[in-house]
Amino acid sequence: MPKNRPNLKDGQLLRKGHLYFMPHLSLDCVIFGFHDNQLKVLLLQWKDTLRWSLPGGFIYKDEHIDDAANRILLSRTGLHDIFLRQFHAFGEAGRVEGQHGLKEISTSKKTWLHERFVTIGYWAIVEFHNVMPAPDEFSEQCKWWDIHRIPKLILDHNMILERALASLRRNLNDYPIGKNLLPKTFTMPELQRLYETVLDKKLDRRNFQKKILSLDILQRMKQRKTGVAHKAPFLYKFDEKKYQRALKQGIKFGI
Amino acid sequence: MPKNRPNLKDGQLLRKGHLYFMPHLSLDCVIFGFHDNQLKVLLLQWKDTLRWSLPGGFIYKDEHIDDAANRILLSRTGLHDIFLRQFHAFGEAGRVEGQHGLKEISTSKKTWLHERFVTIGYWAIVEFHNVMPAPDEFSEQCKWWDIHRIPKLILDHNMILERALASLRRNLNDYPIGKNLLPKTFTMPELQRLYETVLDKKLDRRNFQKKILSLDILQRMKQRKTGVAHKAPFLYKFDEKKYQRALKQGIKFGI
DNA sequence: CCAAAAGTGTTGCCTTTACACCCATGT
DNA sequence: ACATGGGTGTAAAGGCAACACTTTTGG
Repeated sequence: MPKNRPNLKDGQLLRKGHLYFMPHLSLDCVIFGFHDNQLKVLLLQWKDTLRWSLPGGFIYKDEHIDDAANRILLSRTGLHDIFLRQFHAFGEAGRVEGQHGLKEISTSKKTWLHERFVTIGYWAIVEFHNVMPAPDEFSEQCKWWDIHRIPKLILDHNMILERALASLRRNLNDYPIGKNLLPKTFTMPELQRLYETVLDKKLDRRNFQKKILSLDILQRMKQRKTGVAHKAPFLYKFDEKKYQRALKQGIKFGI
Repeated sequence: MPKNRPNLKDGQLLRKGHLYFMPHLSLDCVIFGFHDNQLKVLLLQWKDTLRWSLPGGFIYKDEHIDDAANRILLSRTGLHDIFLRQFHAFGEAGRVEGQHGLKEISTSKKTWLHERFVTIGYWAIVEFHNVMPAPDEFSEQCKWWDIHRIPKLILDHNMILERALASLRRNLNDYPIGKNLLPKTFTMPELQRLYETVLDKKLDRRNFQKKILSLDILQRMKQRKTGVAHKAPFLYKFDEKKYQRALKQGIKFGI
Protein backbone atom coordinates (compact mmCIF):
# COMPACT_ATOMS: atom_id res chain seq x y z
CA MET A 1 0.00 0.00 0.00
CA PRO A 2 1.34 3.45 -0.90
CA LYS A 3 2.14 5.34 2.26
CA ASN A 4 4.58 8.13 1.59
CA ARG A 5 3.57 9.46 -1.78
CA PRO A 6 2.76 13.14 -1.79
CA ASN A 7 2.28 14.88 -5.09
CA LEU A 8 5.34 17.08 -5.31
CA LYS A 9 4.80 20.28 -7.25
CA ASP A 10 7.25 22.73 -8.72
CA GLY A 11 10.35 23.27 -6.68
CA GLN A 12 9.25 20.70 -4.14
CA LEU A 13 10.62 17.86 -6.22
CA LEU A 14 14.01 19.48 -6.12
CA ARG A 15 13.98 20.24 -2.41
CA LYS A 16 11.98 17.37 -0.98
CA GLY A 17 12.17 14.59 -3.54
CA HIS A 18 14.93 12.81 -1.68
CA LEU A 19 12.58 12.27 1.24
CA TYR A 20 10.20 10.14 -0.77
CA PHE A 21 12.13 8.78 -3.72
CA MET A 22 15.06 6.41 -3.87
CA PRO A 23 18.14 8.51 -4.55
CA HIS A 24 20.42 7.81 -7.50
CA LEU A 25 17.79 5.72 -9.20
CA SER A 26 15.49 6.75 -12.00
CA LEU A 27 13.36 5.08 -14.58
CA ASP A 28 12.79 5.87 -18.23
CA CYS A 29 9.97 4.61 -20.41
CA VAL A 30 10.11 4.20 -24.14
CA ILE A 31 6.44 4.22 -25.08
CA PHE A 32 5.77 2.89 -28.54
CA GLY A 33 2.61 3.55 -30.46
CA PHE A 34 1.53 2.76 -34.00
CA HIS A 35 -0.28 5.17 -36.29
CA ASP A 36 -0.43 5.95 -39.98
CA ASN A 37 1.71 2.89 -40.64
CA GLN A 38 4.47 4.44 -38.62
CA LEU A 39 6.03 3.50 -35.33
CA LYS A 40 5.79 6.39 -32.88
CA VAL A 41 7.45 7.19 -29.60
CA LEU A 42 5.97 9.39 -26.91
CA LEU A 43 8.35 12.18 -25.93
CA LEU A 44 8.21 14.98 -23.42
CA GLN A 45 9.40 18.55 -23.80
CA TRP A 46 10.70 20.30 -20.71
CA LYS A 47 9.72 23.81 -19.76
CA ASP A 48 12.41 26.51 -19.89
CA THR A 49 14.98 24.54 -21.85
CA LEU A 50 12.43 23.17 -24.34
CA ARG A 51 14.57 20.08 -24.65
CA TRP A 52 13.02 16.72 -25.40
CA SER A 53 13.40 13.54 -23.39
CA LEU A 54 11.90 10.16 -22.70
CA PRO A 55 9.14 10.24 -20.13
CA GLY A 56 10.65 9.09 -16.89
CA GLY A 57 10.51 9.48 -13.19
CA PHE A 58 11.60 8.23 -9.83
CA ILE A 59 10.76 5.32 -7.60
CA TYR A 60 9.04 5.80 -4.28
CA LYS A 61 10.92 4.26 -1.41
CA ASP A 62 8.21 1.67 -0.86
CA GLU A 63 7.39 1.02 -4.49
CA HIS A 64 8.21 -1.94 -6.75
CA ILE A 65 10.15 -0.65 -9.73
CA ASP A 66 7.66 -2.29 -12.10
CA ASP A 67 4.87 -0.43 -10.33
CA ALA A 68 6.80 2.79 -10.73
CA ALA A 69 7.03 2.14 -14.45
CA ASN A 70 3.30 1.52 -14.62
CA ARG A 71 2.62 4.66 -12.62
CA ILE A 72 4.73 6.77 -14.94
CA LEU A 73 3.07 5.21 -17.96
CA LEU A 74 -0.36 5.87 -16.50
CA SER A 75 0.46 9.50 -15.79
CA ARG A 76 1.58 10.16 -19.36
CA THR A 77 -0.94 8.10 -21.27
CA GLY A 78 -3.90 7.55 -18.97
CA LEU A 79 -3.62 3.83 -19.65
CA HIS A 80 -3.71 0.94 -17.18
CA ASP A 81 -2.54 -2.62 -17.63
CA ILE A 82 -0.08 -1.97 -20.38
CA PHE A 83 2.40 -4.45 -21.75
CA LEU A 84 5.59 -3.27 -20.16
CA ARG A 85 9.03 -4.77 -20.29
CA GLN A 86 12.19 -3.88 -18.45
CA PHE A 87 15.07 -4.12 -20.89
CA HIS A 88 18.23 -2.66 -19.36
CA ALA A 89 19.75 -0.69 -16.53
CA PHE A 90 22.05 2.12 -17.62
CA GLY A 91 24.78 2.93 -15.19
CA GLU A 92 27.68 4.83 -16.68
CA ALA A 93 29.36 6.82 -13.95
CA GLY A 94 28.94 10.18 -15.68
CA ARG A 95 25.38 9.72 -16.87
CA VAL A 96 23.86 12.86 -15.42
CA GLU A 97 26.69 15.24 -16.15
CA GLY A 98 25.18 15.97 -19.54
CA GLN A 99 22.55 18.64 -19.88
CA HIS A 100 19.35 18.39 -17.93
CA GLY A 101 15.90 19.12 -19.20
CA LEU A 102 15.10 21.48 -16.36
CA LYS A 103 16.79 24.85 -16.32
CA GLU A 104 16.03 24.99 -12.62
CA ILE A 105 18.31 22.05 -12.05
CA SER A 106 21.15 23.48 -14.05
CA THR A 107 21.03 26.77 -12.22
CA SER A 108 20.17 25.74 -8.67
CA LYS A 109 22.79 24.66 -6.22
CA LYS A 110 23.54 21.01 -5.67
CA THR A 111 20.51 18.90 -4.83
CA TRP A 112 19.75 15.19 -4.87
CA LEU A 113 18.98 15.55 -8.58
CA HIS A 114 22.56 16.58 -9.27
CA GLU A 115 23.89 13.30 -7.98
CA ARG A 116 24.71 10.46 -10.25
CA PHE A 117 21.75 8.43 -11.47
CA VAL A 118 21.40 4.87 -12.63
CA THR A 119 18.31 4.59 -14.78
CA ILE A 120 16.25 1.51 -15.49
CA GLY A 121 14.81 1.35 -18.98
CA TYR A 122 11.36 0.00 -19.78
CA TRP A 123 9.51 -0.13 -23.03
CA ALA A 124 5.78 -0.33 -23.54
CA ILE A 125 3.49 -0.76 -26.49
CA VAL A 126 0.20 1.08 -26.40
CA GLU A 127 -2.81 1.62 -28.58
CA PHE A 128 -2.26 4.96 -30.20
CA HIS A 129 -5.86 6.10 -30.29
CA ASN A 130 -6.50 5.42 -26.63
CA VAL A 131 -3.72 7.69 -25.51
CA MET A 132 -4.23 11.28 -24.53
CA PRO A 133 -0.65 12.45 -24.10
CA ALA A 134 -0.46 14.38 -20.86
CA PRO A 135 2.33 16.78 -19.96
CA ASP A 136 2.93 17.42 -16.28
CA GLU A 137 3.85 20.58 -14.42
CA PHE A 138 7.46 20.32 -15.55
CA SER A 139 6.80 19.77 -19.21
CA GLU A 140 5.76 22.07 -21.97
CA GLN A 141 4.22 19.31 -24.05
CA CYS A 142 4.04 15.57 -24.53
CA LYS A 143 3.65 14.23 -28.01
CA TRP A 144 4.24 11.42 -30.44
CA TRP A 145 7.30 11.40 -32.65
CA ASP A 146 7.91 9.28 -35.68
CA ILE A 147 10.62 6.73 -34.96
CA HIS A 148 12.54 7.93 -37.99
CA ARG A 149 12.45 11.57 -36.94
CA ILE A 150 13.52 11.54 -33.31
CA PRO A 151 15.10 14.84 -32.26
CA LYS A 152 18.24 15.15 -30.17
CA LEU A 153 17.22 14.16 -26.65
CA ILE A 154 18.72 15.01 -23.28
CA LEU A 155 21.49 12.97 -21.71
CA ASP A 156 21.83 9.49 -23.22
CA HIS A 157 18.15 9.16 -24.07
CA ASN A 158 18.77 8.69 -27.79
CA MET A 159 20.92 5.67 -26.97
CA ILE A 160 18.34 4.33 -24.54
CA LEU A 161 15.69 4.63 -27.23
CA GLU A 162 17.88 2.71 -29.68
CA ARG A 163 18.40 -0.05 -27.16
CA ALA A 164 14.67 -0.22 -26.49
CA LEU A 165 13.94 -0.59 -30.18
CA ALA A 166 16.52 -3.34 -30.47
CA SER A 167 14.95 -5.11 -27.52
CA LEU A 168 11.48 -4.74 -29.04
CA ARG A 169 12.71 -6.26 -32.29
CA ARG A 170 14.31 -9.22 -30.56
CA ASN A 171 11.13 -9.65 -28.57
CA LEU A 172 9.14 -9.95 -31.80
CA ASN A 173 10.54 -13.37 -32.56
CA ASP A 174 9.62 -14.81 -29.20
CA TYR A 175 6.31 -13.17 -28.38
CA PRO A 176 3.24 -11.94 -30.23
CA ILE A 177 2.73 -8.25 -30.71
CA GLY A 178 -0.17 -6.08 -31.68
CA LYS A 179 -2.64 -6.47 -28.84
CA ASN A 180 -1.90 -3.02 -27.46
CA LEU A 181 -0.74 -1.40 -30.63
CA LEU A 182 -3.72 -1.94 -32.88
CA PRO A 183 -7.43 -1.21 -32.48
CA LYS A 184 -9.70 -4.00 -31.27
CA THR A 185 -10.29 -5.18 -34.82
CA PHE A 186 -7.83 -4.77 -37.61
CA THR A 187 -7.01 -6.15 -41.02
CA MET A 188 -4.20 -8.46 -41.99
CA PRO A 189 -2.44 -5.75 -44.03
CA GLU A 190 -2.58 -3.47 -41.00
CA LEU A 191 -0.95 -6.09 -38.82
CA GLN A 192 1.66 -6.63 -41.49
CA ARG A 193 2.42 -2.89 -41.63
CA LEU A 194 3.02 -3.05 -37.89
CA TYR A 195 5.54 -5.85 -38.25
CA GLU A 196 7.18 -4.19 -41.22
CA THR A 197 7.46 -0.94 -39.35
CA VAL A 198 8.94 -2.39 -36.21
CA LEU A 199 11.36 -4.56 -38.13
CA ASP A 200 11.97 -1.88 -40.74
CA LYS A 201 11.79 -4.54 -43.41
CA LYS A 202 9.39 -5.54 -46.20
CA LEU A 203 7.57 -8.84 -45.77
CA ASP A 204 5.78 -10.99 -48.29
CA ARG A 205 2.03 -10.49 -48.01
CA ARG A 206 1.06 -14.13 -48.49
CA ASN A 207 3.76 -15.72 -46.40
CA PHE A 208 3.10 -13.28 -43.62
CA GLN A 209 -0.55 -14.22 -43.55
CA LYS A 210 0.22 -17.91 -43.43
CA LYS A 211 2.75 -17.49 -40.65
CA ILE A 212 0.55 -15.31 -38.50
CA LEU A 213 -2.47 -17.53 -38.93
CA SER A 214 -0.41 -20.59 -38.06
CA LEU A 215 0.28 -19.03 -34.66
CA ASP A 216 -3.40 -19.56 -33.95
CA ILE A 217 -3.94 -16.38 -31.99
CA LEU A 218 -6.29 -14.58 -34.37
CA GLN A 219 -10.03 -14.77 -34.89
CA ARG A 220 -11.48 -13.74 -38.22
CA MET A 221 -14.63 -11.64 -37.95
CA LYS A 222 -17.68 -12.30 -40.06
CA GLN A 223 -17.74 -8.92 -41.78
CA ARG A 224 -15.02 -7.26 -43.79
CA LYS A 225 -13.72 -3.77 -43.38
CA THR A 226 -16.12 -1.24 -44.97
CA GLY A 227 -15.57 2.07 -46.66
CA VAL A 228 -12.21 1.27 -48.13
CA ALA A 229 -11.01 1.48 -51.67
CA HIS A 230 -10.44 -1.76 -53.57
CA LYS A 231 -11.30 -5.17 -52.27
CA ALA A 232 -12.51 -5.11 -48.69
CA PRO A 233 -10.10 -6.94 -46.38
CA PHE A 234 -11.29 -9.20 -43.57
CA LEU A 235 -11.31 -7.92 -40.04
CA TYR A 236 -9.50 -9.86 -37.34
CA LYS A 237 -9.23 -9.66 -33.62
CA PHE A 238 -6.90 -11.35 -31.19
CA ASP A 239 -8.23 -14.38 -29.38
CA GLU A 240 -7.71 -13.17 -25.86
CA LYS A 241 -7.01 -16.57 -24.29
CA LYS A 242 -4.71 -17.76 -27.02
CA TYR A 243 -2.90 -14.43 -27.12
CA GLN A 244 -2.22 -14.56 -23.39
CA ARG A 245 -1.00 -18.11 -23.69
CA ALA A 246 1.36 -17.11 -26.49
CA LEU A 247 2.65 -14.26 -24.34
CA LYS A 248 3.50 -16.69 -21.57
CA GLN A 249 4.76 -19.66 -23.52
CA GLY A 250 6.40 -17.74 -26.31
CA ILE A 251 6.15 -18.35 -30.02
CA LYS A 252 8.53 -19.18 -32.80
CA PHE A 253 8.14 -16.53 -35.41
CA GLY A 254 11.60 -16.37 -36.90
CA ILE A 255 11.79 -13.23 -38.97
CA MET B 1 39.89 6.80 -12.46
CA PRO B 2 38.96 5.37 -9.10
CA LYS B 3 39.13 8.05 -6.47
CA ASN B 4 37.11 7.14 -3.43
CA ARG B 5 37.58 3.44 -3.09
CA PRO B 6 38.98 2.39 0.25
CA ASN B 7 39.03 -1.27 1.16
CA LEU B 8 36.40 -1.49 3.86
CA LYS B 9 37.06 -4.18 6.43
CA ASP B 10 34.78 -5.77 8.97
CA GLY B 11 32.34 -3.43 10.57
CA GLN B 12 33.52 -0.57 8.40
CA LEU B 13 31.27 -1.62 5.56
CA LEU B 14 28.30 -1.34 7.86
CA ARG B 15 29.30 2.00 9.34
CA LYS B 16 31.02 3.71 6.47
CA GLY B 17 29.82 2.00 3.33
CA HIS B 18 27.26 4.68 2.59
CA LEU B 19 30.07 7.19 2.17
CA TYR B 20 31.56 5.37 -0.80
CA PHE B 21 28.84 3.22 -2.28
CA MET B 22 25.59 4.14 -3.96
CA PRO B 23 22.83 3.52 -1.44
CA HIS B 24 19.89 1.25 -2.23
CA LEU B 25 21.72 -0.31 -5.12
CA SER B 26 23.50 -3.63 -5.20
CA LEU B 27 24.70 -6.06 -7.76
CA ASP B 28 24.61 -9.82 -7.87
CA CYS B 29 26.63 -12.09 -10.12
CA VAL B 30 25.61 -15.53 -11.25
CA ILE B 31 28.94 -17.06 -12.20
CA PHE B 32 28.59 -20.17 -14.32
CA GLY B 33 31.34 -22.71 -14.74
CA PHE B 34 31.47 -26.07 -16.45
CA HIS B 35 33.09 -29.17 -15.01
CA ASP B 36 32.53 -32.91 -15.03
CA ASN B 37 29.82 -32.43 -17.62
CA GLN B 38 27.89 -30.41 -15.12
CA LEU B 39 26.98 -26.76 -15.02
CA LYS B 40 28.25 -25.17 -11.83
CA VAL B 41 27.50 -21.93 -10.06
CA LEU B 42 29.87 -20.15 -7.74
CA LEU B 43 28.28 -19.47 -4.36
CA LEU B 44 29.41 -17.79 -1.22
CA GLN B 45 28.79 -18.78 2.39
CA TRP B 46 28.49 -16.03 4.97
CA LYS B 47 30.23 -16.14 8.30
CA ASP B 48 28.07 -16.46 11.41
CA THR B 49 24.85 -17.41 9.71
CA LEU B 50 26.53 -19.91 7.35
CA ARG B 51 23.88 -19.08 4.78
CA TRP B 52 24.65 -19.24 1.09
CA SER B 53 24.20 -16.49 -1.45
CA LEU B 54 25.22 -15.29 -4.87
CA PRO B 55 28.44 -13.31 -4.87
CA GLY B 56 27.49 -9.69 -4.99
CA GLY B 57 28.51 -6.27 -3.90
CA PHE B 58 27.96 -2.58 -4.17
CA ILE B 59 28.74 0.10 -6.68
CA TYR B 60 31.19 2.88 -5.91
CA LYS B 61 29.74 6.30 -6.39
CA ASP B 62 32.01 7.01 -9.34
CA GLU B 63 31.92 3.55 -10.88
CA HIS B 64 30.15 2.25 -13.98
CA ILE B 65 27.86 -0.57 -12.95
CA ASP B 66 29.46 -2.87 -15.53
CA ASP B 67 32.83 -2.10 -13.99
CA ALA B 68 31.45 -2.94 -10.58
CA ALA B 69 30.30 -6.29 -11.91
CA ASN B 70 33.75 -6.94 -13.34
CA ARG B 71 35.37 -5.92 -10.09
CA ILE B 72 33.20 -8.29 -8.09
CA LEU B 73 33.89 -11.07 -10.54
CA LEU B 74 37.60 -10.42 -10.35
CA SER B 75 37.59 -10.48 -6.56
CA ARG B 76 35.85 -13.85 -6.41
CA THR B 77 37.52 -15.61 -9.31
CA GLY B 78 40.75 -13.79 -10.03
CA LEU B 79 39.70 -13.51 -13.66
CA HIS B 80 39.86 -10.47 -15.94
CA ASP B 81 38.03 -9.83 -19.19
CA ILE B 82 35.16 -12.17 -18.59
CA PHE B 83 32.07 -12.42 -20.70
CA LEU B 84 29.53 -10.67 -18.55
CA ARG B 85 25.92 -9.89 -19.27
CA GLN B 86 23.45 -7.79 -17.36
CA PHE B 87 20.12 -9.56 -17.46
CA HIS B 88 17.66 -7.92 -15.09
CA ALA B 89 17.16 -5.43 -12.29
CA PHE B 90 15.19 -6.76 -9.35
CA GLY B 91 13.22 -4.15 -7.50
CA GLU B 92 10.45 -5.55 -5.36
CA ALA B 93 9.77 -3.14 -2.56
CA GLY B 94 10.37 -5.64 0.23
CA ARG B 95 13.45 -7.31 -1.22
CA VAL B 96 15.76 -6.92 1.74
CA GLU B 97 13.28 -7.68 4.47
CA GLY B 98 14.08 -11.36 4.16
CA GLN B 99 16.99 -12.77 6.04
CA HIS B 100 20.45 -11.41 5.49
CA GLY B 101 23.62 -13.39 5.23
CA LEU B 102 25.41 -11.38 7.89
CA LYS B 103 24.35 -11.85 11.49
CA GLU B 104 25.90 -8.50 12.19
CA ILE B 105 23.34 -6.86 9.97
CA SER B 106 20.42 -8.61 11.55
CA THR B 107 21.48 -7.70 15.05
CA SER B 108 22.92 -4.22 14.62
CA LYS B 109 20.76 -1.17 14.65
CA LYS B 110 19.51 0.34 11.45
CA THR B 111 22.25 1.16 8.94
CA TRP B 112 22.37 1.90 5.23
CA LEU B 113 22.36 -1.86 4.68
CA HIS B 114 18.94 -2.16 6.29
CA GLU B 115 17.40 0.08 3.69
CA ARG B 116 15.62 -1.28 0.70
CA PHE B 117 17.87 -2.45 -2.14
CA VAL B 118 17.36 -2.76 -5.85
CA THR B 119 19.82 -5.27 -7.22
CA ILE B 120 21.12 -5.57 -10.74
CA GLY B 121 21.73 -9.11 -11.92
CA TYR B 122 24.64 -10.15 -14.11
CA TRP B 123 25.70 -13.53 -15.27
CA ALA B 124 29.14 -14.62 -16.40
CA ILE B 125 30.61 -17.74 -17.88
CA VAL B 126 34.12 -18.67 -16.85
CA GLU B 127 36.65 -21.38 -17.42
CA PHE B 128 36.33 -23.65 -14.43
CA HIS B 129 39.97 -24.61 -14.16
CA ASN B 130 41.25 -21.05 -14.15
CA VAL B 131 39.20 -20.08 -11.16
CA MET B 132 40.50 -20.08 -7.62
CA PRO B 133 37.35 -19.33 -5.66
CA ALA B 134 38.19 -16.67 -3.12
CA PRO B 135 36.10 -15.92 -0.06
CA ASP B 136 36.40 -12.44 1.42
CA GLU B 137 36.47 -11.29 5.01
CA PHE B 138 32.73 -11.68 5.31
CA SER B 139 32.49 -15.15 3.91
CA GLU B 140 33.26 -18.53 5.33
CA GLN B 141 33.83 -20.12 1.96
CA CYS B 142 33.28 -19.70 -1.75
CA LYS B 143 32.69 -22.76 -3.82
CA TRP B 144 31.12 -24.30 -6.89
CA TRP B 145 27.70 -25.89 -6.67
CA ASP B 146 26.09 -28.16 -9.19
CA ILE B 147 23.20 -26.39 -10.89
CA HIS B 148 20.90 -29.24 -9.94
CA ARG B 149 21.85 -29.14 -6.27
CA ILE B 150 21.60 -25.48 -5.34
CA PRO B 151 20.86 -24.98 -1.64
CA LYS B 152 18.34 -22.52 -0.27
CA LEU B 153 19.91 -19.09 -0.72
CA ILE B 154 19.34 -15.84 1.11
CA LEU B 155 16.69 -13.36 0.05
CA ASP B 156 15.44 -13.91 -3.49
CA HIS B 157 18.74 -15.28 -4.76
CA ASN B 158 17.25 -18.60 -5.83
CA MET B 159 14.86 -16.73 -8.09
CA ILE B 160 17.63 -14.52 -9.44
CA LEU B 161 19.64 -17.63 -10.26
CA GLU B 162 16.67 -19.13 -12.11
CA ARG B 163 16.28 -15.97 -14.14
CA ALA B 164 19.97 -15.93 -14.96
CA LEU B 165 19.81 -19.49 -16.21
CA ALA B 166 16.80 -18.68 -18.35
CA SER B 167 18.65 -15.70 -19.78
CA LEU B 168 21.72 -17.84 -20.46
CA ARG B 169 19.58 -20.36 -22.32
CA ARG B 170 17.92 -17.73 -24.46
CA ASN B 171 21.34 -16.26 -25.14
CA LEU B 172 22.49 -19.60 -26.50
CA ASN B 173 20.36 -19.25 -29.59
CA ASP B 174 21.72 -15.85 -30.51
CA TYR B 175 25.36 -16.02 -29.51
CA PRO B 176 28.13 -18.60 -29.39
CA ILE B 177 29.18 -20.06 -26.10
CA GLY B 178 32.12 -22.03 -24.86
CA LYS B 179 35.06 -19.69 -25.16
CA ASN B 180 35.25 -19.09 -21.43
CA LEU B 181 33.73 -22.34 -20.29
CA LEU B 182 36.02 -24.84 -21.94
CA PRO B 183 39.79 -25.28 -21.97
CA LYS B 184 41.74 -23.83 -24.90
CA THR B 185 41.33 -27.01 -26.90
CA PHE B 186 38.43 -29.36 -26.56
CA THR B 187 36.65 -32.13 -28.39
CA MET B 188 33.33 -31.98 -30.17
CA PRO B 189 31.67 -34.30 -27.63
CA GLU B 190 32.87 -32.01 -24.84
CA LEU B 191 31.32 -29.00 -26.52
CA GLN B 192 28.12 -30.96 -27.00
CA ARG B 193 28.02 -31.88 -23.30
CA LEU B 194 28.25 -28.19 -22.55
CA TYR B 195 25.24 -27.39 -24.73
CA GLU B 196 23.32 -30.33 -23.39
CA THR B 197 24.03 -29.32 -19.83
CA VAL B 198 23.05 -25.71 -20.25
CA LEU B 199 19.92 -26.61 -22.17
CA ASP B 200 19.22 -29.65 -20.00
CA LYS B 201 18.34 -31.58 -23.13
CA LYS B 202 19.88 -34.40 -25.19
CA LEU B 203 21.13 -33.48 -28.65
CA ASP B 204 21.88 -35.66 -31.66
CA ARG B 205 25.63 -36.13 -31.98
CA ARG B 206 25.76 -35.86 -35.77
CA ASN B 207 23.35 -33.00 -36.21
CA PHE B 208 25.07 -31.07 -33.46
CA GLN B 209 28.42 -31.41 -35.16
CA LYS B 210 27.04 -30.24 -38.50
CA LYS B 211 25.33 -27.27 -36.95
CA ILE B 212 28.30 -26.14 -34.91
CA LEU B 213 30.71 -26.52 -37.78
CA SER B 214 28.37 -24.57 -40.06
CA LEU B 215 28.76 -21.60 -37.72
CA ASP B 216 32.36 -21.42 -38.90
CA ILE B 217 33.86 -20.45 -35.57
CA LEU B 218 35.93 -23.58 -34.88
CA GLN B 219 39.37 -24.66 -36.00
CA ARG B 220 40.21 -28.35 -36.02
CA MET B 221 43.67 -29.17 -34.70
CA LYS B 222 46.01 -31.56 -36.43
CA GLN B 223 46.27 -34.04 -33.59
CA ARG B 224 43.52 -35.90 -31.81
CA LYS B 225 42.98 -36.15 -28.10
CA THR B 226 45.37 -38.73 -26.58
CA GLY B 227 45.05 -41.09 -23.66
CA VAL B 228 41.34 -41.68 -24.01
CA ALA B 229 39.46 -44.91 -24.28
CA HIS B 230 37.89 -45.82 -27.61
CA LYS B 231 38.37 -43.86 -30.78
CA ALA B 232 40.35 -40.67 -30.24
CA PRO B 233 38.26 -37.58 -30.96
CA PHE B 234 39.65 -34.55 -32.78
CA LEU B 235 40.68 -31.49 -30.83
CA TYR B 236 39.19 -28.13 -31.73
CA LYS B 237 39.78 -24.58 -30.69
CA PHE B 238 37.77 -21.45 -31.27
CA ASP B 239 38.91 -19.19 -34.07
CA GLU B 240 39.37 -16.04 -32.06
CA LYS B 241 38.46 -13.58 -34.83
CA LYS B 242 35.43 -15.48 -36.02
CA TYR B 243 34.28 -16.10 -32.46
CA GLN B 244 34.41 -12.40 -31.66
CA ARG B 245 32.54 -11.58 -34.84
CA ALA B 246 29.84 -14.09 -33.95
CA LEU B 247 29.56 -12.53 -30.49
CA LYS B 248 28.93 -9.13 -32.07
CA GLN B 249 26.75 -10.03 -35.01
CA GLY B 250 24.91 -12.90 -33.40
CA ILE B 251 24.24 -16.33 -34.83
CA LYS B 252 21.18 -18.35 -35.66
CA PHE B 253 21.46 -21.57 -33.76
CA GLY B 254 17.87 -22.45 -33.11
CA ILE B 255 17.83 -25.17 -30.48
C1' DC C 1 37.19 -59.81 -30.77
C1' DC C 2 33.89 -57.09 -28.69
C1' DA C 3 31.87 -53.02 -26.53
C1' DA C 4 31.87 -48.25 -26.57
C1' DA C 5 32.70 -43.96 -28.50
C1' DA C 6 33.68 -41.07 -32.53
C1' DG C 7 33.75 -39.80 -37.62
C1' DT C 8 30.93 -39.33 -41.77
C1' DG C 9 26.84 -39.41 -45.09
C1' DT C 10 21.99 -39.99 -46.63
C1' DT C 11 17.15 -39.67 -46.63
C1' DG C 12 12.75 -37.73 -45.96
C1' DC C 13 10.00 -34.28 -43.94
C1' DC C 14 8.62 -29.89 -42.97
C1' DT C 15 9.28 -25.08 -42.99
C1' DT C 16 10.28 -21.22 -45.63
C1' DT C 17 10.45 -18.69 -49.94
C1' DA C 18 9.13 -17.25 -54.29
C1' DC C 19 5.76 -16.53 -57.28
C1' DA C 20 0.77 -16.54 -60.15
C1' DC C 21 -3.84 -16.16 -60.41
C1' DC C 22 -8.33 -14.54 -59.24
C1' DC C 23 -11.52 -11.22 -56.87
C1' DA C 24 -13.52 -6.84 -55.38
C1' DT C 25 -13.91 -1.87 -55.49
C1' DG C 26 -13.38 3.19 -56.56
C1' DT C 27 -12.12 6.16 -60.16
C1' DA D 1 -12.22 -0.91 -68.05
C1' DC D 2 -8.56 -0.65 -65.30
C1' DA D 3 -5.53 0.14 -61.63
C1' DT D 4 -4.94 -1.10 -57.07
C1' DG D 5 -5.04 -3.80 -53.26
C1' DG D 6 -6.63 -8.20 -51.08
C1' DG D 7 -7.53 -13.40 -50.82
C1' DT D 8 -5.75 -18.00 -51.86
C1' DG D 9 -2.74 -21.86 -53.77
C1' DT D 10 1.45 -24.18 -55.42
C1' DA D 11 6.05 -25.51 -56.61
C1' DA D 12 11.00 -25.24 -55.54
C1' DA D 13 14.55 -24.73 -52.12
C1' DG D 14 16.61 -25.13 -47.94
C1' DG D 15 17.03 -26.45 -43.23
C1' DC D 16 16.47 -29.90 -39.79
C1' DA D 17 15.59 -34.29 -37.74
C1' DA D 18 16.02 -39.22 -37.94
C1' DC D 19 18.91 -42.68 -38.83
C1' DA D 20 23.12 -46.52 -40.46
C1' DC D 21 27.51 -47.66 -41.28
C1' DT D 22 32.43 -47.51 -40.57
C1' DT D 23 36.62 -46.62 -37.73
C1' DT D 24 39.38 -46.71 -33.67
C1' DT D 25 40.75 -48.06 -29.11
C1' DG D 26 41.01 -50.38 -24.46
C1' DG D 27 40.02 -54.36 -22.15
